[in-house]
Amino acid sequence: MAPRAGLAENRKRALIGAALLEISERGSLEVTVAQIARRAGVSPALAHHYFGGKDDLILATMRHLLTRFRVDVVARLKSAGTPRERISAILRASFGPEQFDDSTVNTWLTFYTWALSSPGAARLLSVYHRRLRRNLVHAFRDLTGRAEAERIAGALGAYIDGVYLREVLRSGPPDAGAAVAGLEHYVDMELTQAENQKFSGVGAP
Amino acid sequence: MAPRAGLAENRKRALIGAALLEISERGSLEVTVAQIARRAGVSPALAHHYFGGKDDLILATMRHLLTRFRVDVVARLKSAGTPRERISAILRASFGPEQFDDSTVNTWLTFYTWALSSPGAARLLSVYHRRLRRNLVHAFRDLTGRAEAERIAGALGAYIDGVYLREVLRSGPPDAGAAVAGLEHYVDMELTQAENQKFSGVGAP
DNA sequence: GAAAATTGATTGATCAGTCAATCAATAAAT
DNA sequence: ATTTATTGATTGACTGATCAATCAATTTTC
Repeated sequence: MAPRAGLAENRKRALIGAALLEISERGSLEVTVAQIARRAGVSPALAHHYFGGKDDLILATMRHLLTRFRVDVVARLKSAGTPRERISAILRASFGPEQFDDSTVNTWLTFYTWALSSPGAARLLSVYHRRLRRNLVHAFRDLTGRAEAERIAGALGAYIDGVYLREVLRSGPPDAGAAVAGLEHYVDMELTQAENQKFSGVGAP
Repeated sequence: MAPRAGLAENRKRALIGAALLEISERGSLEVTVAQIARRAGVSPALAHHYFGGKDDLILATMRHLLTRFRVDVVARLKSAGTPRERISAILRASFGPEQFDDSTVNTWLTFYTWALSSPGAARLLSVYHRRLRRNLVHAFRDLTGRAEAERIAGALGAYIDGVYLREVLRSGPPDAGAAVAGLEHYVDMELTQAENQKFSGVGAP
């Protein structure tokens, strides 16, 4: 390569970071490429040069959030010993300080809406859904059996997303503790019930 | 008034209906006044004449959805005898055919996102939240006591919203039965637990 | 004929995307 | 160690299109 190595990556990172800030501040994707570029300290034309178009820049921004979340989940799962701890790890990752702040939550919601009209965005969100579901099913399976694990994973995923959705309308800082407490309570109820059913002979062989 | 009475109301209704269709089809608020007006069979200028501006037209559309939902809930609550039936009535209203179709769900999500940047939209959504919460707390109170009712109403509200949110990414027609079944299951678990706690002496006097 | 309804034409502003032209860093050649 | 060639980085200026909003003029209704 001829010019400085790594410059391009730095610029891309700066543009993605700027996009993240602009989107969360405006609360919508109605941000101009010029605003994002100005914030990143470059010209609007450069954003097109690196990303091809506005949509591609925003998709890259979405991918960035998704990656950050995945890394967070994986790290927390590593230090989880039991299946029950794995469940808690996933919940704590979902509402950890990196994911559950106003800015990030707003941006997620914006992406959800965008998925209504952007196949690319829809695809990325379904990646998130599948990953979350897979992690949850895996953790629940040993505790409840396969079928129940599937059912609970679906319900818990929806519940998590719902808590996120409601956060956008709350005023004041997010209360991650309360959010996790509610979800843990739900998990405990499901597990208690699964345990009871086992003793009444409805469990797996 | 001089010209035909009720004409204005008809026009407004037609414009709101057209806005509803356009928004759900595009999956965003990036619809032009011209598109909405054409669908309603009038000129774009008339939309401004009646509503003042695009935002006001969309707010009116939102209010329309909100009213439709309220009417549905009230009707179903009337034929509910017990508190437990009241809970089911609210759930069945939330996922009844009028509320839980692709078009309506998409539109709700669009409004949620709009609330990030429109105080008017945020206000309307918080009206919905308060009403739902009030109805749920009222139904649960006799079964679980005040404090638990508040907690459960919050959790159930989030869970409901989450199911809506996930519906927008599903393909195929909405499965209201499955949605309600999951929520009823959650309610039953909470009520079972409340019952058990009563017998272990942690209930109300 | 007065009041409301309705429209066509227009305006002013906003943006995404394009392009031709420089700039700067490195590699290659001597 | 210079010089030169190469290539990515970067920009400013421009364009074509889109749209909300306005308003003066016309039609409809009573």
